[in-house]
Amino acid sequence: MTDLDILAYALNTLAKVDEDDFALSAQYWQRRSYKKGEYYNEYRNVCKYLGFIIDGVFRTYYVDDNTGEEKNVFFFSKNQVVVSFKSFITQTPCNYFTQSMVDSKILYIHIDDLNKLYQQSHKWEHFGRLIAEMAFNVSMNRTESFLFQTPEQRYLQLIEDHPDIFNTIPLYQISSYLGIQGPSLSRIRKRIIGK
Amino acid sequence: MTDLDILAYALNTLAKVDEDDFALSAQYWQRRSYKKGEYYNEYRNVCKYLGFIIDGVFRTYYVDDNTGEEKNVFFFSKNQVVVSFKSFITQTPCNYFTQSMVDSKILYIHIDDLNKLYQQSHKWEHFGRLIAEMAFNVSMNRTESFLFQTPEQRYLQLIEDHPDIFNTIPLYQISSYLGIQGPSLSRIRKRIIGK
DNA sequence: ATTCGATTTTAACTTAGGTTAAAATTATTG
DNA sequence: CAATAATTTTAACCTAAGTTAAAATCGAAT
Repeated sequence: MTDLDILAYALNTLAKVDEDDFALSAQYWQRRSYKKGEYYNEYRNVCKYLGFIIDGVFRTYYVDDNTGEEKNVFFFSKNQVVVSFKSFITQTPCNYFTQSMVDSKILYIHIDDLNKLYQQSHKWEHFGRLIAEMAFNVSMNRTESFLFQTPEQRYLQLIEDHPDIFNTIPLYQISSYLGIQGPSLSRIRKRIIGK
Repeated sequence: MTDLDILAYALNTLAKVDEDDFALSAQYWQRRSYKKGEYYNEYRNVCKYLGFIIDGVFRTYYVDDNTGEEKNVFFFSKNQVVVSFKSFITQTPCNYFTQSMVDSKILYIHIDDLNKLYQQSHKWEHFGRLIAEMAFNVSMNRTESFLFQTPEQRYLQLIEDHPDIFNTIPLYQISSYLGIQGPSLSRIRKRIIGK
């Protein structure tokens, strides 16, 4: 399967984008590779692209004004969209950095081209809605995890949801994602072993 | 101004729904009043309506399986949409209760009618996308507040964003929304006075 | 295999929220 | 206005995360 086939399949699953619909978009998709550490989008830049991860992992993080500490907001991995949702959706400057955590490969489309597709076809407008809905679900799951779960529960949940990530990225990135400090994650891990 | 005028104005501001667009929808909007404590949507029900609050306040809350404790996820107030986003968007059973916290009055539209509008008009499909985007922003702000702010900072932020709510609803509802216990909010309030 | 750097854990101490129950305050209503 | 209910604060004690720095471990590269 080519990269475009993988994408076409994913879009069909996600938004019932069929062959003809996808054909409309084929000219717009571009390919790019990221070395570990390279940025998909940076602070204060408007996110103009919607990416689809062929391979790799990205993180979106916020830099605390006071402490300079980095806090991971989202992880994105293989066969998922990578985008700075709010910035992309509203075309306003981004508060975050989105960075490749390993060597990665994506297909991406420019917002202007996506808007052309929205104009051209109801199906693509529908896709646009689904992107926003997906963004919502991702954020909502995160909100719920903070509101309903302890850090320990969030950690166990993350293992369940993304066992893959743990082989790839360092634990201090995980603790940042969980909203706790490194030593706290160590203590949690120690506690869990005893269970 | 009639209720419908208020709604038309809000939709125009939100999604550039003009007079003709709105006229398409006019037949579908219905009116309803809620006594304090009545439910907009209950746990396990699919949320089939999108509401617009003419007057009043609603809360969406989750009941903890283990403790039976209620945790407030969202507040909705005057001139805002009230809806159980995820359930409405995906038409799946809701994990939450959405309840009127004071006597309230809304206009609402059925999902089937909204879908008719999506079919009929690009502008309404656009509106559908904006609803999802708005849902995302609401949730994202909430995620960020948990990830970047202490309970004290969240409390101060809520005062700034919704000074109105504090006259209307009890503090224990606020503490639930902030993700802390009653006594903690009391301590925070005491701490703040000394500043 | 050894060294250097990165990552993870540990330790010791501090801070703040959780828990439970009682007291104080505020609202409501007969 | 008194009584009752609802809400908020306080107290006392517990638990877990924050903080800082040092130690231990792991990995990559020479």
